[in-house]
Amino acid sequence: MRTIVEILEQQIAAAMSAVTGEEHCPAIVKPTADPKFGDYQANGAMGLAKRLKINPRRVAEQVVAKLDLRDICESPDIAGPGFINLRLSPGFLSDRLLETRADPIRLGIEAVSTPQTIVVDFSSPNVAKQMHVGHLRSTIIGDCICRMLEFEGHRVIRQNHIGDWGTQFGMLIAYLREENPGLDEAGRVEIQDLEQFYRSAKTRFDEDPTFAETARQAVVSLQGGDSLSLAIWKKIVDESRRHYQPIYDALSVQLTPADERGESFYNELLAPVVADLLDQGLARPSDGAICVFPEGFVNKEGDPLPFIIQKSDGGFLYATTDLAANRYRRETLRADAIVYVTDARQKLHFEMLFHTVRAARWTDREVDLAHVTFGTVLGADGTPLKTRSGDSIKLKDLLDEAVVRAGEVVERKNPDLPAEQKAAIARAVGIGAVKYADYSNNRTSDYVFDFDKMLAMEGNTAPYMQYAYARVQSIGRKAADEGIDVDGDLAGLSRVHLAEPEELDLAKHLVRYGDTIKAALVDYHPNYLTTYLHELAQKFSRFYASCPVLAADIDQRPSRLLLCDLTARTIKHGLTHLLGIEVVEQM
RNA sequence: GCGCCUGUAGCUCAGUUGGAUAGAGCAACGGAUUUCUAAUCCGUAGGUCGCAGGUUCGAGUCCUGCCAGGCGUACCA
Repeated sequence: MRTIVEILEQQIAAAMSAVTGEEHCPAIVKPTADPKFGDYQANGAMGLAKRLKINPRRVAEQVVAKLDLRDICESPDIAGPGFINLRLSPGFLSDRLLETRADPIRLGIEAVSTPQTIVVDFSSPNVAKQMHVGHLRSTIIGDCICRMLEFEGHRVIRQNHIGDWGTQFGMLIAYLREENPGLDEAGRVEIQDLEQFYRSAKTRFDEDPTFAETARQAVVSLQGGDSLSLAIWKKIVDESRRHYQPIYDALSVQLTPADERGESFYNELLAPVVADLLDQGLARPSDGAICVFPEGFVNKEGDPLPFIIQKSDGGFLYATTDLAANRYRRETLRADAIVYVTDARQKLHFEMLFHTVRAARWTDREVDLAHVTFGTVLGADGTPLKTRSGDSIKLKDLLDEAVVRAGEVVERKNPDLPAEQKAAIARAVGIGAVKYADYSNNRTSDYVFDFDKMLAMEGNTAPYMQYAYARVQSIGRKAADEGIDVDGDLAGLSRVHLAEPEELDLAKHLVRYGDTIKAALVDYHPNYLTTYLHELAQKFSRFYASCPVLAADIDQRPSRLLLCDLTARTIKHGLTHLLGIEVVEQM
């Protein structure tokens, strides 16, 4: 099924064109601000009238006269300066709900007709250290973007641009060899605490000039391709992966080692990129470094701002790596679009990167480039979240604490459940709460991290959503206990009967799911999804409070069971499939 | 200095190419439980959308100026 907004948009736009003879007539259909105006409103007549300098109300009248929406709506109203108000007809609503029910996988939502290859660059931890709270947002927002795009039908290529190369590896290699003199024998090493390992190496580097020199030589030999150095480097990277892969798994983030294209991957491609940009005349030496000067960027003095691609000592920078990665993605991965999910502080870098790669013309076709930014996770004091001693908080510790806290709540609310089930609920609720809290904020703003708030049962939180889901599911269990044949009821349903306002309200919200996903995808805003899901859970709770399901009259019960079924499917799809947050059957 | 982001209820935040009387949650106050999970629901109260101009039928949204905070701005990522 095409979404309701798409159908209305297309029909009304066509009518607007027919009336005015204009080609481009956006109908601007959206849910109404207030239910008294109906279910959807089209605002396009006013803008069009303004463009043509004619009476907007008149345009709306002519458009409505031309429209035939009998299959979908009651007859449209015109209000105010030229709003077209639309109310879904009961028959249409009924059909939509039944069709949604008939497609349990996609909930009746069509995939795009022309799938694209979309590369999403996200997470990108520095492998020499444990993942910390600073990696949370890129990791989960990126994961959600991938899930939404895949659901839309696109071919998504995840790229985890891990920091697995660079000067710090000399230090780490030297330190590891010092700690494990027998390492040359290709034995397995275990780094119990990555953070401690990194710190110790750094301390040795800072305090011991001899060690520092060894470390510098290790960098040179590593970058020169020395096989022993490479072997040790690989051990460190493998060890690091052992630390961060479980975090991805705990977060239900769909990243695997196969998605890794770390900085090291591009090592051989850096020099050719610089040579190519020099050849094309896009880059030139400046103060000993090689720079591109993209148009329109100036520094403090008002001089052209350099995008430095090679240092005066010959070394490459992250600009170089990102250029090489961009080239690889367009030339080799054949990307139609590339999405970068990094914090907002890198905006300038990506603007310059995008200018440079567009000028470089490495591929004939246009590649759509997007930098999806996000704000900072703050502590209660309004500054970036840190431990009391000022260190960054390890993601593992943060998630562990969330699960422990969720476990305390479960224990308080439901002490009699089996221990294993309580633990599973605690994991789903704890991890879900952290993720949901992040998603429910506009990604562009900073937010204050607050366990109590995100784990609260009331409000726009994961527990509230999960509870709503568990309540729907309990109806199914209860039905089974009472010998009510839910599937039989639903199978016999040919017309959904919606009498109570709570039923109608819930039903009308259910049929908006596809449009919500589309809106969330426009600029990659997961909070559109959480807002929708929260409203859905609220509407369900109202329905639940005022409309008995199992005890309903036999002519009402199937329709109510259908509403329950679709609510559960939609919540589960949104939470689990698109946001990667687990639901639980009981809590 | 310049650029980017942010500024909306006591608090945390939404607000979808400019649309109707600016919404939600928390906190506060008042109510609802013989009924499918009360981890719920219903109601009340709470606003100069940072400030000042402008554009127009209409501005939280667009433009200009200003104020406050954050971030960035040549060889870290």
